[in-house]
Amino acid sequence: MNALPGAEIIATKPQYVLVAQALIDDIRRGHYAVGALLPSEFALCTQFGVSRHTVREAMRLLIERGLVTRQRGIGTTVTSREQRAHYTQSTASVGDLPQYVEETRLVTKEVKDVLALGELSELLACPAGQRWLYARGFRYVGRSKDPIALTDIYINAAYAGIKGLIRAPDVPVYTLIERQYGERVAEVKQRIDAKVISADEAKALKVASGSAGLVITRHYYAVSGRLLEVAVNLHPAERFSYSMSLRPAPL
Amino acid sequence: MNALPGAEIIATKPQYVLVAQALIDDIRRGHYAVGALLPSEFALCTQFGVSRHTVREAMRLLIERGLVTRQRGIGTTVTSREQRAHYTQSTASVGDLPQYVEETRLVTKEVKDVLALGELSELLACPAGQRWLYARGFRYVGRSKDPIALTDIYINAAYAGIKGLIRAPDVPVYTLIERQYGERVAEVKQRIDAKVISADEAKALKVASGSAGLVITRHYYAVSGRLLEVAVNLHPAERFSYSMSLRPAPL
DNA sequence: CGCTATTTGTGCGTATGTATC
DNA sequence: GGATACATACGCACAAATAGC
Repeated sequence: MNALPGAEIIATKPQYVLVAQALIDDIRRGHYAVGALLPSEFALCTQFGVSRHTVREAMRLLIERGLVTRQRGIGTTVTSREQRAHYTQSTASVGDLPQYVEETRLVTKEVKDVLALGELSELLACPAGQRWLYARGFRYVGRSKDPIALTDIYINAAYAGIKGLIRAPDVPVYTLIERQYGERVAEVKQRIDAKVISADEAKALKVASGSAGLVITRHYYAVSGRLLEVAVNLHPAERFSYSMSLRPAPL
Repeated sequence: MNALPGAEIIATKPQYVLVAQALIDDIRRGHYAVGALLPSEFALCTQFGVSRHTVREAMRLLIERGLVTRQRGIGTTVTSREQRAHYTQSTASVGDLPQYVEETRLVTKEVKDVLALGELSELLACPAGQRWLYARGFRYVGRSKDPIALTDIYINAAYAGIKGLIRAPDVPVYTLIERQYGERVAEVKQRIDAKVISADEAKALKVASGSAGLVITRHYYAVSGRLLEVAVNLHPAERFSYSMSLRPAPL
């Protein structure tokens, strides 16, 4: 603000930012592979010559960027090398998905087993021919008769035991998996696209054919990195918008 | 996991979560008004009988939810009572907007003054008739000839001095304001919608008329809570998708 | 203008709790 | 049970930004 014109601002970064940068760099260079564990906090303390507190601050930055997940008793797992897909992305932390789900009702119309072939195997990031549990339904909010979303859910066959519970879930589907199998969701990768709603979908959603829709695709991962569930939600533009609050991040 | 069937899990929440809940509750009830300062960390320590460390952990949760912004030397300002707009929202923190902007180029086609009337005054959350600086342009990535976005930018008249710099900005527009006026961006509220691209827009963006587009609207706020800038980006669905990484949050 | 008080940011040390192996 | 690793929580000190005198 009061800097002299032309004066160079010497932005000495905090130590925890420097540590984070070094680790991010190592991950990007493949020094720590995706799925591998980072050194423990204690090890990083001695490696960088900083306190544990500083290492933990650095870890926060990696977590916020969706590069790692942590679990007590286990360690810090690298989950992404660098998520710079497509042209943009903004890593976000948090996301109280439960709140969203709690305020809406999922009504399942169909549940069956499917084989992942072609595009589907791509969506599910699995070899073609693998079996998944599939459910289609609508999501309603309050007592409204018009759904706010047409939902397709794919569940890893390893957790197909929740099949009977999907019909009328009063909790998010991923919590069914958590309860039944004790496999906790550590990370959710979400992608938002726009598309023109097809005739079939328009009819089901009770909107005009040719109108716009927001497609939100969520991949749910366990701490192990295993893909538990994929949900594809098609929201009519008139009934849905997605808002969030961002803040500037260090680093 | 090893819990006995039917055993009740006594989920004792950490103290910092309890403190955060109490504060969130106070904010929601209007005990702390939007724009007002929360008590200082030290005051909260004595109030809740916890250490400063615990208070700061609680503050992190409020920040993540976009409820407050903090500034050293000043304090903690309430920026939102509870942003439960529409049907869904997922408060997100972070968002390295700079990265996005750095990888793209904004080419401005038009810069002029406008009066906020009707819908525009609503978008800008200001009284009708107020003056704003307006710019329209295209955003390109790399050397591609097809733009990835049609951008409308509105700048608070108080910062209209950057008018000459908008033509060919090599940095995000909001950093122009930061540099020129020393007014830092503390929070960005972002909303994502889908819409069918109009004929005019389609022509400008070089896409088929009637195709889908993603509309990303960003409101930039200063620490004072003042609205600095509003940007509306229309992205063709074929050239753009928005992805992020979420993680489960406490509380 | 400099000085001081206030407030948040950074960083250290230590201890204990809890989950995993 | 014991070892390891992250989570929570206390304490302290100093730096940096701000506001007011």
